[in-house]
Amino acid sequence: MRREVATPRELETFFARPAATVAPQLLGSTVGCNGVTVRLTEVEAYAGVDDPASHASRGPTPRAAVMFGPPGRVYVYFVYGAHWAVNLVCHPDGVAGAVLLRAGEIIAGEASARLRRGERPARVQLARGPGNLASALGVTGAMTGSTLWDGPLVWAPASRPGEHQVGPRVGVTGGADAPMRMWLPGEPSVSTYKRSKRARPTT
DNA sequence: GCTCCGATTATCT
DNA sequence: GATAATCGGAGCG
Repeated sequence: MRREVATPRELETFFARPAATVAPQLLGSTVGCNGVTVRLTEVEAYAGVDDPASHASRGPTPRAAVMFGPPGRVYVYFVYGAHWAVNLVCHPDGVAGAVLLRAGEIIAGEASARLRRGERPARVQLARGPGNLASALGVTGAMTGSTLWDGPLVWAPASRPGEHQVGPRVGVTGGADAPMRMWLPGEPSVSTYKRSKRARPTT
């Protein structure tokens, strides 16, 4: 009988690799929190100090410190005065990097998700976009630094690898050209946003 | 259908 | 004081 749940050590090893390597392997994996489970359909890799779009690019400020710590932790931040965004910390301890969870499909706990997202959104919209995904899962900044095995956020690997597509990043004002955004083709829960008009190439 | 714009606050300079 | 890894609604064609 194959073991179903990876050990903490296995999980930490899994995340102790470059964000760009881990990111595509997160597609199809699941994240659970507050009674809601989501299957990830879109993610985006953020490297460390050399990535102008990463919060780590300005060094280990208080906010970004978690990204410099051990892998397999959660990094949650607040943007645009309105939304939370969830990241999973990658790279070995001491090297910054993370993967932003951009979108997912609700596979369990839709009722719980609607307590926070409301009855209005269509099912595929409940966790479409980073802010909505965090809202559906009830993630808040207080969860920053917690591990993916002790919760409150719990992660489980994909049952099998899937095809994925790669494209430019969304919504960033620097390094937007980097093909660091990855998603599962044909998934209606993938965010449809165009690149920000304020975006500019890396140079 | 597509494009534009305001909301609202933690974080950094 | 300025900025931001967003969202949803308004306006236009």
